[in-house]
Amino acid sequence: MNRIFGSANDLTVALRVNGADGMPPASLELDCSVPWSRRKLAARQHIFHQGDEQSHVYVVKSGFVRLYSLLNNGRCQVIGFKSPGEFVAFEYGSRHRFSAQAVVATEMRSIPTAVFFAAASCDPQFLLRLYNVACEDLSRAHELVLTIAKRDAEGSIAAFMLEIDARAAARGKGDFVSLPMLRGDIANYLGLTNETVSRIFTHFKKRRLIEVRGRYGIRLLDRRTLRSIAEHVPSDRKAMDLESSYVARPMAALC
Amino acid sequence: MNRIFGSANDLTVALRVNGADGMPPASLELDCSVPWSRRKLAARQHIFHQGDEQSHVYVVKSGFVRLYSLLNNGRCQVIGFKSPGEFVAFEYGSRHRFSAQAVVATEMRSIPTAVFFAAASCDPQFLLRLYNVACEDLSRAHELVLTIAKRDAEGSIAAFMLEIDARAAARGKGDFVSLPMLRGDIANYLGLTNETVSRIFTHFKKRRLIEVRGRYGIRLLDRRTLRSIAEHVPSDRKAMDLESSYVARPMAALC
DNA sequence: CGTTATCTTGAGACCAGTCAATGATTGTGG
DNA sequence: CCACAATCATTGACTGGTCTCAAGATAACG
Repeated sequence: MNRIFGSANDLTVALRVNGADGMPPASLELDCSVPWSRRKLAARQHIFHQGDEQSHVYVVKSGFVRLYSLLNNGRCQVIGFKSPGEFVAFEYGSRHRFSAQAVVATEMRSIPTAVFFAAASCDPQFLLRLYNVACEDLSRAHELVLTIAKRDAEGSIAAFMLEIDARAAARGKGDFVSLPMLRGDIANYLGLTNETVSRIFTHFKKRRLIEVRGRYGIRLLDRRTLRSIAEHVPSDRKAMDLESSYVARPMAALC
Repeated sequence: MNRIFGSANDLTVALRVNGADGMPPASLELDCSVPWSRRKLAARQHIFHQGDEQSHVYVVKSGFVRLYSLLNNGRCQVIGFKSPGEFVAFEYGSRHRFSAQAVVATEMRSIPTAVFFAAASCDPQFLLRLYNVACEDLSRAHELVLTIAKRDAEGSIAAFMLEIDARAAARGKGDFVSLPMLRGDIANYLGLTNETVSRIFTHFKKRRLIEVRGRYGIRLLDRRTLRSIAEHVPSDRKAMDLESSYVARPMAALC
């Protein structure tokens, strides 16, 4: 988890990055002489497109954002969602590797990339943290791979709900979790179709695992069962092949 | 692409990181006062396990390595392969987030993580590069998501072959590409079964798209067709839903 | 309150997985 | 160096889960 706050006078930026698992939480301050800019976006407006020059570093103030990646032929894959407090663009490189789009009306903050990195360059500790944050994102991407490749549709959706729920809980919201994205977004994200997502939502509803309110609100009623569905493996063949070789004993430290 | 070389006297380390797409290639030197250690591993030996304390930074000298991630319940997902010259562990964090295992007899080099990062900390430019490398890996992970979620089995394997081929070409090897991993590894990596992989290999063979030599060697005969298979989308529903909203025009720079 | 977009639900088809048997490679011991 | 064993790859018949296509219900929004 990482958050950016504009300070009161808007001339100093405090960037806080909490520690990863097993690491003591750390808080770092990055000073730079440019204020954060604000901007409101309507639903469906893009913050940036894949391939665009990367000009700014962004953070979600309010609303909801989806990230997606395009193939050569125009198909797209949703690769993530961003809630308030989270970074939207945090890539180091000249061009954006994916697109970011507001799902609902959204408020963003930003500072120029050059300013951000110029300030960061003066602070090695901050840079190490930055690297750490990227590694976290990498872990998340690997998680997504696991979800798509090794679970059936029900497992994927159960895992998705639990993750969304956990992220919302971390931000201290109420029981109902908001899913501002469309069913089609969830489907795309998980490599399914919206029909399948819909069917499984109703199936979970009938089993009293979740409660659905309106189009965008759900509440988890039975996290235990959901977890077992997410961890259940449909087929031992596809899922595992955990032949002996994969779990061999640790070797002496390479040294 | 990034490579590490132990210098002649083994007391200095030169780390070279080539530029990413669109960036001028850069070469950075990182000096530290500890020699790289070497170690030979037999096939199937682990370099480290997921959850282990991260003690060293590694690079493949010769051989072949696979990376995989474990779910709670013991299933695993192959998340990458590493050839000579590539880093195996390059995470910043106290514990490894995945396991690394030699596929065939492999020679590794390593230095303690603490030494590596202590030296790196003195060099902000190097740290920025480090961050950049992590972003590259993140892009690769997103690519893998795309491959698994948005392609059918043939498309996945065609894409896989093209990637392996490109990586081998970058290292300047001959026509035949070595696939030291088992069919099951490829299948696991792509979210398929080894039977399906096998079927598609023979299918491609019959169509004269590839030539197979022994168990581990393949040569691409018709990259053009393979590319079209990789880019072909089996079903417009699953693949796209590229509703108008996804391709809206760029907005003015957020500023 | 009506229009539109989204969601739900159903019936049928197809791709990839499952199970099982055969064939090819690799490695080992006599 | 060869024969045998073990592992891995291939192939076939069958099953099943998810996609596809199409219709109807619900929710969002002006």
